[in-house]
Amino acid sequence: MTERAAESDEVARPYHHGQLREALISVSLQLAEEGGPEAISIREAARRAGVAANAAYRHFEDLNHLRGEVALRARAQLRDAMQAELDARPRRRTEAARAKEQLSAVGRGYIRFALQSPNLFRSAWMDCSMPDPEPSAWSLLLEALDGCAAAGLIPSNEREAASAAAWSLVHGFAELALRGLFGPHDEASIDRLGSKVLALFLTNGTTAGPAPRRR
Amino acid sequence: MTERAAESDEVARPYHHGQLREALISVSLQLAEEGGPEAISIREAARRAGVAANAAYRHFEDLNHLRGEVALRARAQLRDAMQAELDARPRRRTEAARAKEQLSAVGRGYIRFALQSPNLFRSAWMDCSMPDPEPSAWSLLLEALDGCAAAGLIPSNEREAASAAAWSLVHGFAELALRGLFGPHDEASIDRLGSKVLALFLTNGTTAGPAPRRR
DNA sequence: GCACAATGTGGACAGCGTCAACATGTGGCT
DNA sequence: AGCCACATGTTGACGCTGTCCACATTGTGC
Repeated sequence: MTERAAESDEVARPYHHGQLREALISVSLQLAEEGGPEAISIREAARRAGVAANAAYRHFEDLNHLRGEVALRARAQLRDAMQAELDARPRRRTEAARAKEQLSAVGRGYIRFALQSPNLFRSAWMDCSMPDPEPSAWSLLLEALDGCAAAGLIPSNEREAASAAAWSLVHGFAELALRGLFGPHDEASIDRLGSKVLALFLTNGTTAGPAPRRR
Repeated sequence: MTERAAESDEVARPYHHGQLREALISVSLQLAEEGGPEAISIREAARRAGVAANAAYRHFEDLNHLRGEVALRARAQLRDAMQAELDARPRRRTEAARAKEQLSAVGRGYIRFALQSPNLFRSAWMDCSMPDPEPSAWSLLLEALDGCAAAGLIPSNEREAASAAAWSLVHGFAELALRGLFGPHDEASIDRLGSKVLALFLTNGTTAGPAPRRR
């Protein structure tokens, strides 16, 4: 069969596929998007990539390693969503207002991504053993916190705790909202609640700053 | 085989087991404890209960319903851990200090349970479709927040956001710590970080209160 | 005592992850 | 060019899983 059936209307799949690893990851990402993290399966991924199931084992040690790779992609999408929110944020005059807006935008991006792509969001935390390429979702958040610290919104001796708190707050809110534990809210009202929670954190974090201007 | 081997040294299992549903749940809880939520399996549970796999289907519609029941038990244990922390908390003089201590104890209980029984904690959130019997973990937290509101630590118009924030903070911290995302910390230092985060939240919530004494 | 409902058993099927053996295309060496 | 080693893909098998079906057994209401 060295002679390829060039006149077939099907796109002739090359001898060795060539991009199988990449194809398996992206197809698995789709699976995760459609059915959540548990929907990822070596056999189904291989099927969709048009290849025998065991071919996958030439590229991934086992299912968990494939999952890890998918988690990485999902986190990258999360990071992009956060970055988009950063890019779209209104510009503020004072350094403090700017820092707050930055932190708020990061949080908004995180929460909105979780609510708009719940399956991907859940998949993002399947396996955290692989380091994200920079800038990671966390680095965006830490950067925003750096801004707040520089603006004097966070006492420097509480930096570590403040980072952990901001991160926890945003992640926890996303998780709980996703599970519907905040009660039967529609999407818009959850978004509003999220903004309020973020505002609460930011207002409280501003004991050192000037009285916050309620816009 | 209607004649039972009564003289066998094995304890003769009765004809119909009698408590199979209960046995399956508690055995599945053990499975979850040992290997996390995914370790729960109808066949293994039935095996450990000394019964054929399909017997389980007389008591649970499918695997997910069994899982839901296990999640309920896990949440009950979480609640007990929180209650224990509440019972052990030091008594304060002023209403405000009491309210803060109560909220802090609830948060501590939550976080410590998550860190000490990670598999159970993860199992607790497998399926939130069944309502918990009162007092639930949440009701403990909401009660504590009521106390804070009554003590004037939370502006009443921010009650909903404050609840969501407290809940998110505690849950998020537990999740992230569990995944080791706060870096390579030993258990004690994570516990310290958790306390700091809680303190930060409480201090910020206490703009009306006296300066917090660092112990 | 007898029919019926509740409960437990056994066998089967498809799907899964994974292993071992084999086939095929690719690149490097002489 | 020819050849050989290696990387990659295929086939078949094994044991595990959830779940369906038909059947056996036990407890209960008349």
